[in-house]
This record gives sequence, C-alpha cells and structure tokens, in this order.
Amino acid sequence: MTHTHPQPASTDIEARLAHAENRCREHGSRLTPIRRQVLGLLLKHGHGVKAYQLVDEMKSLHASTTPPTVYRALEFLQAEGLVHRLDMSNAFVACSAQDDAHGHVHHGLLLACPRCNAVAEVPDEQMSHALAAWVHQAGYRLEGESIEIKALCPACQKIASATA
Amino acid sequence: MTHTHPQPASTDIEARLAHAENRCREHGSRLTPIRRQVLGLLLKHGHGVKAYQLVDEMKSLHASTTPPTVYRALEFLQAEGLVHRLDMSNAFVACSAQDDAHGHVHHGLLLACPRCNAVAEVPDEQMSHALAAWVHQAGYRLEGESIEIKALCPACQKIASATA
DNA sequence: GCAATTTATGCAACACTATATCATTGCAAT
DNA sequence: ATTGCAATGATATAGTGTTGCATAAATTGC
Ligand SMILES: [Zn+2]
Ligand SMILES: [Zn+2]
Ligand SMILES: [Zn+2]
Ligand SMILES: [Zn+2]
Repeated sequence: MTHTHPQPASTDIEARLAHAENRCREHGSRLTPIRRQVLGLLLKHGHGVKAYQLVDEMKSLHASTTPPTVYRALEFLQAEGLVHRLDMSNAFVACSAQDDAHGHVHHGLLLACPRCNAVAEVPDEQMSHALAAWVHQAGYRLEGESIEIKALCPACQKIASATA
Repeated sequence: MTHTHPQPASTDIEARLAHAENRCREHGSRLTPIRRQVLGLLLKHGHGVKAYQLVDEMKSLHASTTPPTVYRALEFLQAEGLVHRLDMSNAFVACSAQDDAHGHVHHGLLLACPRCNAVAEVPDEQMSHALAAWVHQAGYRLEGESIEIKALCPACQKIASATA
C-alpha cells in the first residue's frame, strides 16, 4: 500500500456484515458466502477497489473465483444498496451510509477522489433535495441512488500542493 | 437510430467548428483535420457517442483510423474543453456550453440520461457555487470541470412510465 | 423425506474499452 | 542538411465487463 487509509477494526467489519446479512434476509435475498466475502473485502479496504483486484483477492479465499463470480456478487450488492460503483474509476466501494431507524437508507452525495479512490459519503438532506429539485426543474428525473462528485481528498490536496 | 435527437443544422455545426478552431488557435494548439472530424461527428450526433462507434464512423472519413486515432483526438478535445467524457456510459459528447464575452467557459452540471445518452448541460451559477461550497466544507476540492448527474431525460421518462 | 422449481455458482469464451510502444511523416528552426 | 517537435500510422496488448450454458445448491410444494 502506498499510503494508509482508515480501516474499520475487523469487529466493526463483522458487525456490518451481520447487519448486511439481516438486511438481505428482510429483503428476501441471501448474503451468500461469496457475496459476503466480496463485501468483506470492500469493507476492509475502505475505499474504491477495482473488480479485477477483487478477483485476485477472492482467489485466496475462494479458489474457483473468476470475473463473473465477482461481477455477479457486485451486482447483487449494488442492488441491495450495500455497494456503490464509482463510474469515474471503474471501482467499487462499500456503502458507508447507515440505516436509519426505519431501515431507510439515504445515500449522500459521493465525494470520490480520482487520485486515491477515497470516498466520502456525506448525507445532506438539504443539498440532496436542492439538487433533486434543480434536476426536476430541468425536466429530468434523478436516476440511481447516488451522485458521484470528482474531488480531491484532503490527503491528495496536500500532496498536490507540495508537488506543485 | 431508435429515436431522433435534436440535431443542429449543419451550418450551425460549421459555425461551431470554426469557433472551436479559433479557440484552439488562441490557446496555441491546432484543430487538425482528424480532431475537427471527430468533433464534427460528436456535434452531428448531439448526444453521447461511444469511442468505437466514432472509430467506425471515422473510417469512412479517414481510412487509416484506429482506436488510438480517435482516443488521441478525444483527449485533445477534452483538454480544450470542447468535449466531455460521460463516465457512466463510457461515451463522449460535444460540449454545448458557449463561450461568454470574455472567452470564459462555464460548464454547467451535466444531466446525462443513462438510457439514450442525451445530455443537458445547464449552466447555473447558483447551484454550481452551492455545490462547490458544500464540497469544500467537506474538506474536498472539486476536480474536473463538470459534474455528471445520472437522470432520465423527458423522452425516456415517458417511455418508462408507458412501459410501467 | 422427495421431486420440482428456483437460485447461485463454475467455467470458457467472447466483447468492449483504452493504452503502450515504436516507426513514420511533415514542417519549422537552427 | 540537421535537428527538434507535433501529429499520425500501425500493431500489439492491457484492462474492464458480459454471455451462454452446464452444474450444484437451496427453497418450495407435496
Ligand atoms: Zn451509500
Ligand atoms: Zn485522494
Ligand atoms: Zn461543457
Ligand atoms: Zn433519455
């Protein structure tokens, strides 16, 4: 690793995996071992990871892993709202939003760093609603559960200003 | 084509190509025939187009076209602010923002339809500034000249509601 | 239980997107 | 002429994602 990222302790990861498993059961779907392992890897990384890196890492956990194995797991996890795809870098990241009391999930805008794939998922009702209203006024209708914004994270800003 | 898109008359296209050529000259760069043809194709389409479709279309205009030919042209056009890349669909679209009196370009937020690749580039100082401030408050710094928002265009909304 | 049905996985091949590398051309400055 | 530079030609390869079908595992209905 070129630099460190905040990583949740593995007990936190276990808790979040258990939480995810409950959520899937409530939805009538199953968090199978493969899906759970892929989600676990994403949680461990804590930032955006590419699909083929997940394939490599999965091979250690599950020898028969091929690209479809991972892509299918990612598709499932995205449908469950547990993972987001970062279009700008073809990467995937575990959702960091927490369920609220009603089991409702609010995905804030995704601040994604193009340099290091750090992602800050900041929930902000105010901003989200303003954006939705603005989009609607333009005759469009928001599609997808999150909006991805390309922005340098604090760490990469420092590096950039030092390099400049 | 499955459905029609508003296409600027070819005189408009010529005018915009001439405008682009002037802008490049002012920047000390050159809108060469290849670059001009690629931009022309994007202007003709008026919505997002995939790189390999451009390769195919370019082969009619320029027999020796290969993927690098098109990707190099697109890279140049993006650097000049004449073209945007749509991350969500791996497509490219001609910038529809017009220079203001000072030669300054304001890229509004990009409303991009995931179904048909229609793109509405709506300049809005208010919204852009609010968003920039919000990003800054989160400790991030906006990177890139535009923000891509996934949203159904009016036409695809109709189709979607009819199908549902 | 057990068969029928659905869902998930294994596996191979393929399709699509983008870049690396090196040679070549054309033109301008020395 | 020689050099330098920007653009292009040409080939190969890397990277990303999907399809199709066969097999296996779980769920459902009896
Ligand atoms: Zn989320
Ligand atoms: Zn960063
Ligand atoms: Zn633009
Ligand atoms: Zn549309």
